[in-house]
Amino acid sequence: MVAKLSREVAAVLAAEIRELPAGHRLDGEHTIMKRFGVSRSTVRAALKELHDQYLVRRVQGSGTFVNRRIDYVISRSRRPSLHETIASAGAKAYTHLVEADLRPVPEPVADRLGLPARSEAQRLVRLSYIDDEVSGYSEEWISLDVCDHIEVGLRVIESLDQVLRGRGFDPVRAWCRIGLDTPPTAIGERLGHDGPRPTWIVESLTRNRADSRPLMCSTAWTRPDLVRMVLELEE
Amino acid sequence: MVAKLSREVAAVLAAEIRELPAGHRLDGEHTIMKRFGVSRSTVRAALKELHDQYLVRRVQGSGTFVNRRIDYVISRSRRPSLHETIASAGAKAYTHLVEADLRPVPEPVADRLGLPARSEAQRLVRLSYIDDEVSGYSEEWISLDVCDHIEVGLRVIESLDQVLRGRGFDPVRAWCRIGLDTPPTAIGERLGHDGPRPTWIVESLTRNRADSRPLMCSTAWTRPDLVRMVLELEE
DNA sequence: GAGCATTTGTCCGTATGTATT
DNA sequence: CAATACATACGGACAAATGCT
Repeated sequence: MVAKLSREVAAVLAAEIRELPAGHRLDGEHTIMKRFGVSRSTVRAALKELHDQYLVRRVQGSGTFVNRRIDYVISRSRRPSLHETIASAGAKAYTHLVEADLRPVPEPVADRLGLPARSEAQRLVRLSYIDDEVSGYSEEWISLDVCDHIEVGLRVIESLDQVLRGRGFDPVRAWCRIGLDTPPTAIGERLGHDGPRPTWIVESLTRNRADSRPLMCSTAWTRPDLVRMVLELEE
Repeated sequence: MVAKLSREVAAVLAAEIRELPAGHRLDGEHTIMKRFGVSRSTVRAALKELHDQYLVRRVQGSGTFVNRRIDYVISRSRRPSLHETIASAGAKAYTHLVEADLRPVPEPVADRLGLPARSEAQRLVRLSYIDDEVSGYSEEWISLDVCDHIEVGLRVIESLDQVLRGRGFDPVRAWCRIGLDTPPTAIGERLGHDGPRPTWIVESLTRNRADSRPLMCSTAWTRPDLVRMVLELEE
């Protein structure tokens, strides 16, 4: 064997994909088989490779489609929320409120929000969508001092950032930690993963610009095949 | 089909792996086949899954081994270089100087280092190793004002941070950008990837603490299966 | 160095399941 | 319901790397 067949097929397809618009449907496995004169398993190995590189999205019963990630830069100075970033990239962005309740804050959250241990705060669980595809799962904690029944505004406005702004705050990112980990299976399933896969995790604390008051503490899991995250530590 | 066979096998093996020490050799594919009563392709699918989760490392002709990633936290306040982080995690860390020369700086580097366009600077290309495994590829630019023939010290000390320190500087991370991308094929090959795979890329600028003088500008590619990066944006 | 057994890597063909259209 | 397309699983063959004799 001179070269790996499946890689050769993958390389040719990858080059073609670069010239195609996002969402374009590729040929079926059977067509690619005949085109390159290889077996179906080889074609599938090639497509798996492209999938691992986030170049294609595959849907059973439907086909294989060109995938494009959305760039999302996190830094202290950049204001836009992920929601706004998606929208300005020309994709459909919305969130779905899964849970909203009052409950005792876990210890690390209490520390960050500056709340006494075992006190209660508002907790929101939301799913983010990009073009009707689940892209993220987030849990957000907001102290009662800041505002209550924040979920009411959320059902209309979608972006927490905007809701807070509407209530007279100027939220800025005070602390943030980003990594790539495998989420708990419960969350992985919500994200549409058919198995544990490396996923972006962003923990962050938002403060009010004027008085440095803690506004919100959140943990967000985001699919790396849909979002290309960049974290910038500025001078 | 009630459940995905390969996932079931993967789940059982993953649980066992958590109890095993790093580097431990797993059973061969044939043994696992017999144990679960499944075909080899199913076993291989399961092991591929574990590999995608960075849980195992597979070596042709040798076996499948338990893999552990090294945690590396990047933030402004944390001083340790990756080299020191690896060493303090109990692994063998060293670098290999691949190239060292003087050449005109590319424009973005000149901007960051505060050098006039088309001026010359020292350029180092190094490969990092963790336990004799290639873990990273980096290109570093150091202006001639700071010091010359830095490669001489490097052959002995390994860590650029330490070399600069030995010359009276106190290097601090001034600017940094981290992302996950597929490296150019030339670099991917150096990293031992058999194909394009998502890889950490860290661009950074180091300054001297006392006078804020730019010391070094670097671009580093790091294998995510060996290093679990976390970037922290501090308050 | 040569030879051999072991182990993983690649590829093929086939059959069947499952989701979409 | 039928056709299409991707998903999973089986078994077999050979290639390539490793480790040991």
